[in-house]
Amino acid sequence: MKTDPETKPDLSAQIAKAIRDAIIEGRMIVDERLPSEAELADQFKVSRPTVREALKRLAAQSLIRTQRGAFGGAFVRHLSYEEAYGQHITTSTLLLSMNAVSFETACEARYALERACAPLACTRRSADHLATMRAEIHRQGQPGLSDEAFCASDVTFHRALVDAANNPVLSYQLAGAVEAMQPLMNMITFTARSRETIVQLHTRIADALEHETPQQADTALHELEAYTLTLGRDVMAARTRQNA
Amino acid sequence: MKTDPETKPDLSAQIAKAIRDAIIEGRMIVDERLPSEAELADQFKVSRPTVREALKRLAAQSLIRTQRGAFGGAFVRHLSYEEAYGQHITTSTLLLSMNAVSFETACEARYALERACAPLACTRRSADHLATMRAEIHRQGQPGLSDEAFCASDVTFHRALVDAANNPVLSYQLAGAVEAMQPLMNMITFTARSRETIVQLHTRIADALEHETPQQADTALHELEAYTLTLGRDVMAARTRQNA
DNA sequence: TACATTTAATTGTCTGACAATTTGTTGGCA
DNA sequence: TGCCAACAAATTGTCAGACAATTAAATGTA
Repeated sequence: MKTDPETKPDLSAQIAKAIRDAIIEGRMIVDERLPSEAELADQFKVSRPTVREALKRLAAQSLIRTQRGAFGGAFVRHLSYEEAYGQHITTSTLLLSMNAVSFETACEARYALERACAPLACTRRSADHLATMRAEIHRQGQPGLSDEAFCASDVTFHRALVDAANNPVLSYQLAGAVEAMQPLMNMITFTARSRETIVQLHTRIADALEHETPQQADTALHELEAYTLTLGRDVMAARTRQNA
Repeated sequence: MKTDPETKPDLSAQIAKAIRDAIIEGRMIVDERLPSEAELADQFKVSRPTVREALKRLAAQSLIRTQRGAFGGAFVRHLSYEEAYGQHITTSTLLLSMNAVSFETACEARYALERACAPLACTRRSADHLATMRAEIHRQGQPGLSDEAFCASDVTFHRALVDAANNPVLSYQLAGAVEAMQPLMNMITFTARSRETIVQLHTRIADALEHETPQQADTALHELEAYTLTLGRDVMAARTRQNA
């Protein structure tokens, strides 16, 4: 592990990169212990605080974990789906908010991806997934529900749809798209009328999965996309009027 | 910005979380300057090295950037698509390799997502995207190409397909799926015979996009998935034999 | 005014120290 | 012998203070 001698960025960044590359390229395996901070400082010819900054960078990316005490130290971490989800969602959310992605674009992406899951979900959905979807549909029909709670339930419903495809890679990729859109969706006010329409479409989707009719799921998702889009446009239009 | 007084994790982690939350919840906007390290140390009642470790954590997540000199400091960073891509791909690649995702699962996810793009790509593809795809198809037909180069060209081709949908959110989500699979794909040896089959399928996909026939693109992608799967299975079978 | 110089603010790095935590070891005791 | 407590060692976590490097603003000068 060596640092490039002529590069400009911070020493701690260089060292972090050197170690990161070692992990990513498989030169260090899961649960392998890194040299102690003092040893790394010697190896890289820097002080311990600099090494520590590098290690904290890696910890922030969930690439290592540290343990105090004798025979403690930094260990290569096993990246779990849960943590990867978390990072992915954080990044996606920021990306959407900072880059002012339009509601249309986000919506289009989300439903395109969900439609990709539908055929798989039709063949693989478990009773559990169906039950979750039915339960959320029921909740969405309750009159006293706040907009936020309705939205959260919506996310749960759609995650169940995605998870029903029973493909962890798909679930991971889509978690970002669905959950990252929640802040955008939260801006929508769901009237009793619009909730009714959405519940009907959700019911059609759940039915399609239960009866294994992918074509109907596809159609319902198309309609839901179109409907969500009109709701979103109304909000945006109202907002524009307000600002003008 | 305050730290939870009763939590156990490192001070630097707590401080990083406090600042991260402020950024994610929009309490700090892009390009806003954070207090200097000395001020943060005062605010949080910790030493400067501890603050620095926290800031390095945030820098590792591309949430802030730092600038030296007078009126320098840490600034909330504008997260670009390119950086988000990079992080997403790194995480996805690690996830695939560490969790021993099967070739089948990864393949299924990848092509399901690509099929989701196809209809959009048919209506929106630019001359540029088509040209890229044709160029890569031509390259893939060259006899002297190494397996790695063939693979890289394959990735470029498929990224062009995804980008043709002209939806940055879709491109971002799929970059992980397509590029993260490259290490898995690299294990495959592409014979002249299999390359010919792939080139034919790629041609059909490009044709479908050019003629705006989404159904044909869908079919070709299904066939490509099935074919890739058989290639992958052969490799796995050979590998198993070798180990036995 | 235009340009060079100084100055102040800020991050980057180092040194050395001590606290906190965990593990292995040793010694005493039954 | 076998068990338990105290101790030693290794390692990360935190702190204080210092100096170097860098950069923008302020200042002085032609």
